[in-house]
Amino acid sequence: MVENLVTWLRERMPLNAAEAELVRGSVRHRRVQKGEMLQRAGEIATHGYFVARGLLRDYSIDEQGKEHILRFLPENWWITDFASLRDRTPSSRFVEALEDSDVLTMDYAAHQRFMSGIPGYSAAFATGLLRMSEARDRRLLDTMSATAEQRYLNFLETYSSIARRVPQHMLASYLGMTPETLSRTRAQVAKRKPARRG
Amino acid sequence: MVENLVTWLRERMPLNAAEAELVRGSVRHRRVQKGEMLQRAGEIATHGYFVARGLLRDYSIDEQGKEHILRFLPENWWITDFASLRDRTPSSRFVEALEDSDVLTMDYAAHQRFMSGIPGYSAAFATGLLRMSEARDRRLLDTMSATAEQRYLNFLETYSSIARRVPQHMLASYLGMTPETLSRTRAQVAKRKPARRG
DNA sequence: CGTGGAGTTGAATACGATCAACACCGGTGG
DNA sequence: CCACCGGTGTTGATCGTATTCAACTCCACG
Repeated sequence: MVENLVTWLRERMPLNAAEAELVRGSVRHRRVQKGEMLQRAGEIATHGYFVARGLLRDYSIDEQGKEHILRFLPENWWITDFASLRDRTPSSRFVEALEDSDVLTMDYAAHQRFMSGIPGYSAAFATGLLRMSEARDRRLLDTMSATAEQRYLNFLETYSSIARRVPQHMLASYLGMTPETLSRTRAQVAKRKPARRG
Repeated sequence: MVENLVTWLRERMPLNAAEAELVRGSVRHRRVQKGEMLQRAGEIATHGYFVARGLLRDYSIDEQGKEHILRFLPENWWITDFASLRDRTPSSRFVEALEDSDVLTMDYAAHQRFMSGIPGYSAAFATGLLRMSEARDRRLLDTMSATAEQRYLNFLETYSSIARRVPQHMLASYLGMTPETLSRTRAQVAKRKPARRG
């Protein structure tokens, strides 16, 4: 499993043997099963996670007790609450496995070792953050300007594989609508575009 | 004006004389007046901008021709479309001065010189991106879970100084509601909380 | 003056939320 | 084998928040 991460890193920066060894020595493999929590709001985050296999979700609960899913995390994605890790403040997010998954866990010290010990890591890290930031902007615009149906169709276009792996009510939560609205939206779309099976 | 930037950088990373000189030699001062555009959607971004004085807005226009303001940029904020700068792809955003402003312009090569030539720059850059990313998440949650009135009150609490500097219909655009709705919301709030003048 | 942008207010409308009932499925245990 | 259960998704009726369209006021600025 650790090799998944080494490979992922090598696609983004050169990594000599010693550096790869530093990576291998800095992460731990952890198997989690469906429904298991990796992080809870209110607790201080201890690790960042790289999803080697499986699927996680990152969500928060608002004052009215409603869940809002911020991201789904399939293979080869990171989920790290840097604010909590860095400042040792309680996290505001929950991280839960939606499928049996293999995650690689990494603490903040490891991140710092990579930042100083692996040339190219900090630049690649910055690039990753930029892309995430751009994705956030797109999602914000989408949320502000599109109707429920448009948001659903946009999601299908961009993340169709994820749409097939998550329960519908969680997709609704991600899309910022109720399960009922998503159900009705899907029915309408299906009525217009004759059903197509895969 | 350039000293504003040097000061800003020195609050985030050590900067020796030679490095400060590198900074001074890499940015250009540009005075823009209210209403002037620094960047247009469809054009390839040529520079990033640091606002030394004044106020800018960063917005995009959707398929229905509606403006959506993503951020307001007061003193000491950066606005850079890295995706456009890096990949030389057309930008999707407009940047306009809302007040007469002094901006420092910096091209991508300068950014790269700082990345490699100033130890601590890339780490500080990553930190800045992280904070931005966290702010985006908060805003997304806010947009998804709060009513128009709550979003307005949240904005006042967090950015009251900006609320006083921008026209109300632009604030509405930022908050994701129509100018009419914001007007009514304000009226309601004022009715409940007896008017307080500053 | 008078013109146009900004903001307010009103009435009608639309979209999605809410509340509720029900169908369906998979698993569990009698 | 069947009864029961919880979780998931569908469908209907009603409600509420914000949008839309429109008219009007108020200024700032020519």
